[in-house]
Parts: sequence; C-alpha cells; structure tokens
Amino acid sequence: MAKNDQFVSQIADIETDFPQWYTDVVLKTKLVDYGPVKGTMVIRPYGYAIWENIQREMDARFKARGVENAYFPLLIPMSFMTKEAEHVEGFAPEVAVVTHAGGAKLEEPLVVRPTSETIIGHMYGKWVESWRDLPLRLNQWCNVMRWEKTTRPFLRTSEFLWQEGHSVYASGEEAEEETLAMLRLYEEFAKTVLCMPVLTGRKTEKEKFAGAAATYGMEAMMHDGKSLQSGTTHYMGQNFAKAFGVQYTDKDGELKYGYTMSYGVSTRLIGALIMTHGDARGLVLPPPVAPVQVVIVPIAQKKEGVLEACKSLGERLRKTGLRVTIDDSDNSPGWKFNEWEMKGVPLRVELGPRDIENGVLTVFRRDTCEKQELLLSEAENAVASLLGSVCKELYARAEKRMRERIVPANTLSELLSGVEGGFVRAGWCGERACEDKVKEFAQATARVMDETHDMPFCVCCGKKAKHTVFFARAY
RNA sequence: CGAGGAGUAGCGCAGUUUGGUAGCGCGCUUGGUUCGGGACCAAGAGGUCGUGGGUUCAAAUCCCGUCUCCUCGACCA
Repeated sequence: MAKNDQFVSQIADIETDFPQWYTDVVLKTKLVDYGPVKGTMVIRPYGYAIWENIQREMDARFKARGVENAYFPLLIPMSFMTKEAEHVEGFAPEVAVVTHAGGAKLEEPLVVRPTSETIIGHMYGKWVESWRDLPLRLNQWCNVMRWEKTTRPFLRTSEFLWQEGHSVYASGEEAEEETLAMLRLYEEFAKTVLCMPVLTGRKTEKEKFAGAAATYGMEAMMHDGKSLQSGTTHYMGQNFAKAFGVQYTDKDGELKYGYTMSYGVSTRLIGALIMTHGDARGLVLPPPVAPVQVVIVPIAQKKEGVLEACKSLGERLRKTGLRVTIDDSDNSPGWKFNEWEMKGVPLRVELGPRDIENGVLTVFRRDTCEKQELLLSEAENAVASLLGSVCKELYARAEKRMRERIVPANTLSELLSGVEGGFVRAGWCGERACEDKVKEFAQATARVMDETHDMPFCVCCGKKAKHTVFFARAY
C-alpha cells in the first residue's frame, strides 16, 4: 500500500482545492503555455467526449426550439467592437489583438473574438430587412479568447469552447421572453443532463453583461461552497440593434430597430461537473454525458468463456443505445477498477467465472460505491434502471447539499459567516455602494436576484430592501 | 502591478545549511509468473539540475544578474 501513498495524497486534497489532478491525471487535460500564450487548454479525447455529449444534448434542445447552428469569423475588426460603448469598455481589457498579417501591418487591427455580439450584429444588420425575417435565431459552437489575468483548468481559461446563441425579435417583449425561456432551458439542462441543481435569476447592474439591458444567470454551488456562474442569458434591448443597424420594415411600412438577446454556456460546465459530483476517488459523471456509461471488467479473462461472455453482454447493452467499453487490457482487475472509477464511469460490470456459473453479473455504482448482483438474463433492463437511479441519486445529493448551504442573513456579519460555506440569501436596497461594501467586507458578490422577495431590509445599510439577492464567493 | 513560494528524468519530489561530478517513488521498455479492489520477480531506457555570468582544483549546492511558473489580492463565463 505504501506505493499508493503518493496517489492517495494526490487525490486527498480535492475537498480543499481545485482538483488539479482530475485534469492532469484523469482527463489528461492541461493548461499549456508556449511563449506568451497562457492558461489555455489542450483537451484530450476523454475530456472532449464529455463536451461532445454536452453539445449533442444542447443542440437537440435548441433545434426543438427552432434555433439553427451557424458559424461566424474568429477575427473581428476593431471598429465593430467600438460601436457599442459599454460593450467595448467591458471587453477592452481582455481582448487579444492581431496587428500584423501576411507579413505586413494591418490597416485596422483585428480582435480575436471574446464573444461575437458585434460581428453577428454586423451580419444581422445586413440580413434583416423585413418583419418576415424575424425572429432570426442562430447559435454557434466555437472558441473565444479572453486574456484573463489568472486562469484555472475548465473554470477560467484564456481560450474556451462554448456555444453562443444570438436572436433578433421584432418586439422587446418577445426578446425578453426568449431570454427567460433560454434561462429555463439551461436550468432544465443542468438538472436533467448534468444532474446539477442551479440557482437562476436576474443579475445586478454591476454583474450584468457589457452592453446588455438585463442579464440572467445560473449559478451552481461547488463542494467548497463557492459559486460557479455556469450559464448566462442576456436581453440587449435595442443597444446592439442600433449600433449595427439591425432594422426591418414592419407590417405598417415603418422602419424599426429589432430587439436582440444572446445566451451561452461553455466548457466551464465540465468544471462544474467535476466540482459538483466528484469525490475522493475521482470523477463521478452523470450518465447522460459520461463518455463511457458502462465498463465491463472481465475477471480471470484468460479463462475460457470469460471474454466471450463479456463481449456478448457488451453487445446486448450496446443494442439498447448505451456507450459500453470492455476493458480487456492486461492490467489487473484492481487496477482497472480504480482507473475507471477515477474516470467517473457510472456503472462497472464485473464478469468472471463465478458470475457466469451463477448466471449473474456484479455491478458497481460509481455514485454510491456499492456493489450488487443482477441476473444476467435481465441485464438490459436492470442496467437501464440502475443508470436512471444514478441520475436521481446524483441530483438529489447535490440538491440537498445546496439547499443545506443556503442561509439567510440580516446583517453583514451573518452574511460573512454564511458565505464561508455557501450561498447567502439577503435583502438589498439596490444601491451599488452596498453591493461594493459587501464585496469588500465578505469577498462575496451578488450572484442572482431571487424572484420571491421576502427579505425586508438591506443586509448592508438596513434600509428597505428592493430585492432579495443570493450572495456568494464566486470562481 | 503589490505580497509570498518554487524551478533537479514524463509526473511528484529528495539532495543545497556543511561544494566532491545526481538519487528516490510512480510511470515507461523487455521477459516471466499473476489476475474477485491499484500484483510480483528480473533486466533496462531516460537528467548539459530554468538560464547567463562569477568564485573555486572542483558548483545542483556559494555570489550577482535574468527568465519562467504557482499561490493570494484588482477583472472575469
């Protein structure tokens, strides 16, 4: 066992610190830096497969709502960025700029997109002419770059993968409605695909997107009580439509500006998964996004009939649509057990001579780390129902943890002790000064505002509260 | 940019106080025995000790410079 000390110590610190070893050891994903490029990721296949599963599930939802995928350029003329005043102010400090190309200095610098509102706004300005063109709803999967000062794998990288949806509507009501609908879509996605509970709501002025009229967010609570903004939707009003001339001729013959909104989730969701469900043994992946949903580990695989039995079981399970891997490598069973547990595979099937003789399979659940025997003849149904209960268990556990760690606060000192361990629910007068003071006092920010307004007084100044806010320390 | 810490084999580290020509664990390669919770034996491969200069018969070790990374503060999905 002494040999494992190093490994055990590597995995032991996940409760207190970001599980660096998850990305290094399990996903083989690293922050790289070559020359001045810092804090961007190389994602190897296992980690990327999680992202592909997220993409597939998300795309299905978008398409059901009539949103189509498209692609817009990586490089954006500097002049586009400066058209919306707040937008450029918000992003200027963190854009990378291309000044030379083709061996010569460019007439106009190009920025590497930090987000695509401007270039998409530019195109929408050309595409939208008539009320018949609306609503226009496109999404793109792409990479964006923000030159962050400090970076962490998956949570904050200078380059990250995301989807960004951008829509134009004829009326503000429709655009605002869509902004909320997308927030609900994200919430449903987090709950059913990622098995992750989230808090959703409107952001404060201080926290809203640069150039937006209103920003909504979903926040997930990590093991350590800190909050991770896992998705945002923005209602832009006519800010971008006016900056980019997104105008249409309405039914009444009048030339009118459209109303735009946008929404996005990123590879940060993978970080959220790791930190929400992971335990001391490694990753715990929700079945919908797990690259491998069932791994079959043959026991005494050189004995006659064992591998054959594993392969035939594997085929049966694959036919039900599951992602199944049979690990017939030369490693010992114990090694395989640990390996696949680290990788977060929801179910492990052990199949050896003893099981085959008894007509059973031994199944290990990654979420509870419990083993049970199932009848080989009923494997398909039994495995499917087990995967279902893994989802339920993961969500229930995370939801309970989140609920227990949301505490109300009436004073700053209550707020301070509350954010040590999770979210704090508190009244807020609506003044920026109080928001700033909370941050200074407790290193906590307003994550989202709650719809139910039941905290009567501002936690900071004690005046009448306008909003009830979830405060937390954030990643 | 303000404050701390660290650069030695693919990864994690020891060695530096007191200079003597580089070591441990994991991983990797080859062969054999194993296989129901990270197996064992044997043989191997792999490092101009971040970098430039200085002191010395001799520098990973002492001195000066320099670069980089990590952690914490200001910004952020």
